[in-house]
Amino acid sequence: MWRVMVISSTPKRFVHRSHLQRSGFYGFRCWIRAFSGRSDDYREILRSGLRDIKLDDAVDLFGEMAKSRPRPSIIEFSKLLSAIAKMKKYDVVISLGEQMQMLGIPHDLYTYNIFINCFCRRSELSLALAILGKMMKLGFDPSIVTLTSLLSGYCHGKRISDAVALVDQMVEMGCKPDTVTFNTLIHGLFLNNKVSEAVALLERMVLKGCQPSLVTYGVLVNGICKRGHTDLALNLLRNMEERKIEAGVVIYNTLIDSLCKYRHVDDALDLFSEMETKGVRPSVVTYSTLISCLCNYGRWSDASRLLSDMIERRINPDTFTFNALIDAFAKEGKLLEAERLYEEMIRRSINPNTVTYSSLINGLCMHDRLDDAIKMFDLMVRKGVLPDVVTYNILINGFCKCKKVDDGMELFREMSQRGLVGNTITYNILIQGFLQDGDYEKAQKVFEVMLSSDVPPSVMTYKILLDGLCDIGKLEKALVVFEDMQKSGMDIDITTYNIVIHGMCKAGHVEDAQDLFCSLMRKAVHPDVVTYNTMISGLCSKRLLDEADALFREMKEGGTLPSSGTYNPLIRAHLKYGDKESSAELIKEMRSCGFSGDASTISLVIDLLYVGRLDKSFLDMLS
DNA sequence: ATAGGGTTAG
Repeated sequence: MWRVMVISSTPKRFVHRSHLQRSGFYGFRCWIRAFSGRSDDYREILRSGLRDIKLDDAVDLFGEMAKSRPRPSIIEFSKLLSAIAKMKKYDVVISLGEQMQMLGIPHDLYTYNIFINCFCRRSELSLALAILGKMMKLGFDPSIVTLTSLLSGYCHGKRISDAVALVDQMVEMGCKPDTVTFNTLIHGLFLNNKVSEAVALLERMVLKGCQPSLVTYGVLVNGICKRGHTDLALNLLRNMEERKIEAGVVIYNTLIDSLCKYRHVDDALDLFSEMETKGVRPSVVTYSTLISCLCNYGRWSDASRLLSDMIERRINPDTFTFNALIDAFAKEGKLLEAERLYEEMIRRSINPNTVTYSSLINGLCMHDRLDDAIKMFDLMVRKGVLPDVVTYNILINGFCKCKKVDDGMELFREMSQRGLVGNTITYNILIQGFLQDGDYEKAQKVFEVMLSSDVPPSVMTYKILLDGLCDIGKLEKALVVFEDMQKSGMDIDITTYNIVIHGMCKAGHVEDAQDLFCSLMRKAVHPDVVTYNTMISGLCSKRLLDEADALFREMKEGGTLPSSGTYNPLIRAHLKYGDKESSAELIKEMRSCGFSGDASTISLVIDLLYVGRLDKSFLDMLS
């Protein structure tokens, strides 16, 4: 069965036969070495560990072992096979297994497990199951390792229900799943976004008397948080408390990070104090996460309080902590402080890394200091810190923002010469740069290079193309891109529709915009405040005041809160084409919502005041 | 099992 199976499987495996044949040559080399008096005993190599062994040497070693008499034990063979499996050379392992079979070396539970694992990794589940059948016939009971291998096979083959069933079966058979089993299955569930199934699985296992390890809880909490279900993860924390399992610092860190990411900063701070009361000591990660979050929300004094707190408790700030601070300060335009922090880092012998410099360069670019950004880039190179794609993207974007797109392109070439490959964002930046420069041909060219280099365009790429084309008045071309996008089956979100609707209105095709707007309902895409604002100002530009008013009412009835950008165009239209009374009412409503007249509304009112069509009370009402 | 930098409509 073994032979039939191996021969009937993919021809790719024969590639590795030649590998085995070559081992004859290497074997010869060993002979020569033996004559020259050097001892190359396979036992010595096995004992000294196979961690860093090269594939060729491992195959060579196998040849030695096969020839050696008395024959090495099966344990020694399985050590070698598992080392090759760790290199992910599953074909070679399977090939060697076949060799052993032909040489009459019988397999044992361990080697069978290795083969099952290899077949599973190669998504050849049926072959894995065939081996399972064979080994059971020979009287080897599958161990937990065997079952966990199969489990990962099911998970990678997207056969999630089979995977869950297998674990249940294991429990029925009296085989307690261990941490690896749990983690494998939970990982598989997450790969398929089955968040609640993952939680349910753990609960069921607990009921059946299994005790998941802290790492398993950690894997679960992390996966749930990464998918945005922080509330579910918090429930899990409470469940752990009920079961008197103390969540470790890692679990708290994960939850705190998730709360921060989803803007629940104060909940994150509450959880931080809660972990203290529970006796879990925060780590540098806890502090770095919170400090970064607080800085990003502009809560500088809270952040600095935490920083002194951690230093006082001798939890030393590390590169992450400093990078979080430097990044936030640089973005805020506090570049002096950012550079002072950089110096402080060096004073404390914490090495600035690529991220540190990238943040500094980004801050300088954001605040129109391109020359200083270039200097910083040169400094990092001089210090031996290698720029990566992100660093280049930041600087290329800096060039584009300063209308030096050709220089940005030059930098892109330089980065390619240094062996770095541009990614989607790199191309997005360049395409946007050329479009904003009004150079449609070059933008088109970059887009073509992107496609031919197999860099996948993202929704963002299309949005940039759409926006850029609409902006330079090439609505027709934009609509072609829009069609391509629809055909490609991408998720087209409301922001994309907003760009197209805006483009149509700008080109004076307000009716087309209205049609597209109406089609949103059929596609179950909800217009947002920007959609309404764009449509309302489009209608206003065509003097369609009644329709604009109707849409304004529809918007409020549908629960979309108007913004300053809703009121101002509407007020201007009423001032120009409508009556004073409704203008005054709109202004009152806007003021009661906390908005005020923008620059163009105020300048319009001043103009109308000047020609005597309005009185001064309007100007007072506006702000 | 946890934390950091880049493109983003009116």
